[in-house]
Amino acid sequence: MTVGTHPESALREAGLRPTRQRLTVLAALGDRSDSVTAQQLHAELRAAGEPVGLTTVYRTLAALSEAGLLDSFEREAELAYRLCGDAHHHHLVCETCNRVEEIDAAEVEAWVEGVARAHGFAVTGHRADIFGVCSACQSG
Amino acid sequence: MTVGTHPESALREAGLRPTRQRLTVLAALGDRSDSVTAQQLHAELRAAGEPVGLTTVYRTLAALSEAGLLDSFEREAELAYRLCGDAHHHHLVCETCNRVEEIDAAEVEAWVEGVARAHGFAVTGHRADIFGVCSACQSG
DNA sequence: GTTGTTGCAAAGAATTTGCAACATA
DNA sequence: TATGTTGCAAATTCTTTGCAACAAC
Repeated sequence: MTVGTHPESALREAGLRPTRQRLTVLAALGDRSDSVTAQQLHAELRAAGEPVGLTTVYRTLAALSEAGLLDSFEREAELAYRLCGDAHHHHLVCETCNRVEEIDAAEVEAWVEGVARAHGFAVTGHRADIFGVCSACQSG
Repeated sequence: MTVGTHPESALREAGLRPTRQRLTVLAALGDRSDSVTAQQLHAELRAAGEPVGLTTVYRTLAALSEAGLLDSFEREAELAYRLCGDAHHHHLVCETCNRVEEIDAAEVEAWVEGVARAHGFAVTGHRADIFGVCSACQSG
């Protein structure tokens, strides 16, 4: 089940009440394939006439991320978020349009395990992202 | 040639004057194997009786990073830096002591190229880091 | 009714900028 | 001397918190 199809249930399962603001944020995230920061999203919701407070956007993104409904990663020292599926994955990020493609990375998972074992590390997480310019932006 | 052995030359080659402050910053970075933020480093230099302004620490870290002498990555929405060698590499970061080990990652480079090509991306960069708890911190 | 949520205003923290004094070449 | 660098103070920006009104259960 993806977040997009049953946003209310997804919130409920996360122990979060499905308020207007949270549904608005989820809907906005579902409409886009790029990532956004709290500031960006708040400005856009404002512009679209959706009354949601900045504080609420911050708290909502943090809560949804905590619940595993969002992916978060960092862009110039700001946190950016986007909806994510269930499986663990990695990102291909266009630096021009901020669009994010999820990529499967079985190879990377294997690499992570091997390296960590070799160094005696107990793995708690990893990150593997590729940055570049997507084909559309190269043309434009 | 590593930065550690000839800090002055390294600065000069980067088009930066080897000032006392910059040498102090480089020396401090050379003394440690973990990563630091501008705020941290400034506090430590202060405590050590080295008079370097916070603004200068920010500007110096940014300049050195820009020049490729430092690696930068993000820790809880703050930029952290550390000296880096010449080759491209990846990190194994201990979340307890912040120590960073550089790891070779030929596999990852190959993976990056393959994925990017498949998606029509022009690669500008990538990042692959592993987080965990090092063996020393597991014992302690 | 009880408890979680919202949003304003204020506080806090990180970072950047203006600019005059200073150091390096 | 000419130009790059420093550092203070002030301004900016991002984020969090206190708290009273409000919505969901």
